[in-house]
Amino acid sequence: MSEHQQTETNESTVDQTSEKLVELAKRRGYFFQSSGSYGSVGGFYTFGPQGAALKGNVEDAWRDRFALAEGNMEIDAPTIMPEPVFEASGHLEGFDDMLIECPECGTSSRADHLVEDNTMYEDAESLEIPEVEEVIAEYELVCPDCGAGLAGVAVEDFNLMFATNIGPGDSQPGYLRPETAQGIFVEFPRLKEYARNQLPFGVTQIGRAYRNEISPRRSIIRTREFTQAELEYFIDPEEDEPDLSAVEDVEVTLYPATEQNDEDGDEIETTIGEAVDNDVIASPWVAYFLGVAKPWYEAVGVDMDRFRFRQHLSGERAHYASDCWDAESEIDGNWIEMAGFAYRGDYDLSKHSEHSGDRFTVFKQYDEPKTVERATVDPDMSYLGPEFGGDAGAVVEELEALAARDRAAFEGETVEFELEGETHEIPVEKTGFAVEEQTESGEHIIPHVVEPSFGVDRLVYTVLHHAYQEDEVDGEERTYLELEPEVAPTFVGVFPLQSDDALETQAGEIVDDLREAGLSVTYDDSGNIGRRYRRQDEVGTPFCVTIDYETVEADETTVTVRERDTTDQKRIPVDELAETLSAIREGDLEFEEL
RNA sequence: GCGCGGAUGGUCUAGUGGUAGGACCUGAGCCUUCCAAGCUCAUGGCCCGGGUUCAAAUCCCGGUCCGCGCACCA
Repeated sequence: MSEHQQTETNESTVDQTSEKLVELAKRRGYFFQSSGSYGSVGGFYTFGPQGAALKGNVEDAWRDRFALAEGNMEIDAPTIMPEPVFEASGHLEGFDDMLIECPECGTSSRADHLVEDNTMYEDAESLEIPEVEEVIAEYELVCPDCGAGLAGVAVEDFNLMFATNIGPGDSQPGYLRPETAQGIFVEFPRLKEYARNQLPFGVTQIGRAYRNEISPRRSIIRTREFTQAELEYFIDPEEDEPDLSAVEDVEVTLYPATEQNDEDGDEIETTIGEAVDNDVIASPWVAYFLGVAKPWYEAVGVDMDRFRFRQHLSGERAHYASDCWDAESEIDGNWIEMAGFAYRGDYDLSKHSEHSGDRFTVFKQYDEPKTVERATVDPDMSYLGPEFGGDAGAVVEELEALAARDRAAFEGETVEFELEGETHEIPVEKTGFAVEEQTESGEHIIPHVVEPSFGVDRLVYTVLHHAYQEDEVDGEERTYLELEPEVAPTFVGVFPLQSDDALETQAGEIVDDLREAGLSVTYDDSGNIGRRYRRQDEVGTPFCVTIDYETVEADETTVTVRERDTTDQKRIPVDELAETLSAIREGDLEFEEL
């Protein structure tokens, strides 16, 4: 967390909210640390019954908006992939740093760089860690920051990927994916077929990713296993434009890099359309997805007063991203990253293309076929074969390359070319050299990628934190979660007013009806009615239905429906109950309208 | 990974070198005609491993985990 992400807030009150939320989450089944019976390990959390349902609802909402509503394809790739995938993606090298921390001042340095800069060793990265430690001791290397001696200080290997072996033995190393994105990129050659080779198209994936964090912190904000919802949107950089008209009026709070670098800088309130016109957001594609994301975040329950988009500073951006914005929410006075929107260019597909040898391109047809002159060769193999033996194939490749780059070489009686450092000369007539007119109907291009990448766990945490409320009802303190009906894990509680066979029987029938209507229902007949309301308030259940004597005795049977936030009650006929509640769940009806 | 602080039923907590008490929760029952009411009973705990000691939940060491700061976050 860097300094510009901090804001001044009253810590004593905000800390209480977080502590209370974590306590509530444990007690009410939202989330808790895993494997507690075995002492737990850091950074692993289990979502309990409520948490799993909430997370599932958030994922469904994401799927509706970013896959279905956008016409994108969803896939589900493995979490373990073989080593070459991560060689290509750059994760293997990027993760494998040797770090040494100064015991005096705490500064971390690249141990291999330290050795290379101060000794005769030129490729320290190839040394094993004990060797590097020996060299540091031998040369009495010191901390570059404060000058303290580093001899005897342990060198740490920082690879944030979890390694494993695929199959028996260690001949096939693999890694748990550190981001879901690679599972999409590696399958691009097939995915583009499913898109009928038409750009633009998008592929989404919701799944787990794994990073062996040095220091997991702050409950589910930073864990070692977490859920991402990612969209990789593939575009033709020269032709494809987003439909900004759909999002241009969306109001956003932006915190551009220029404002962050300015001492007096501040967040700016604007619209997506204006931000693009004024070049605040460089990529219209990134702007488009910011415009889609903002109302979506609001719909699942993020408090828009504690939400912003922050541009990455130039030093903060990954090497492949030309522009990157984060969606951030404020928790305890700190801004936490909930999503990143990056323009990744052709970095990923190019890398996989190079490393795999497969084609990570899309054929782009020209409007009009082009006619081009092209120099070609069609060598006489009955001559080259006897002449060059096993090298004949290489000769053909060399002649093809030569024809493409220097057709003048073929203008004489003979042509000269080099093969493995030796110059050869053969008659041009044996090469089948010709300049022909060819028709090209298109070209293979590497699409660019726009990547909205969401952290589901951090979003769930934010939704819970922003939903946490305390108030008073009839002089009694109350805690409740103001969760949106769309994502609330339990939608309705059903209670008989008191212990009574008639009430309980009727309540049971209503539970069945509501479940049949597809609602998440909980039944509770314990203790008095007030306690049951409070219990549901605390898990964030938006509505409670109570069956009383009017329900079982009156001619027209009705129940009371109580709304969580206001505790207001209305009487609803039993036979309209399922329909009414379903309409509220779908957002087609408000409780106030009843 | 380093530094500081911490770890007692499901949750929150009191406590002492002689194996623990409360509150809430939960369950059973009574009572109860709409917001954590009352009464009775019940379930359930000293993070793990070593050491010191007649005796360790308590003291010491190590580990695990949590919080905060530093570092890290491709």
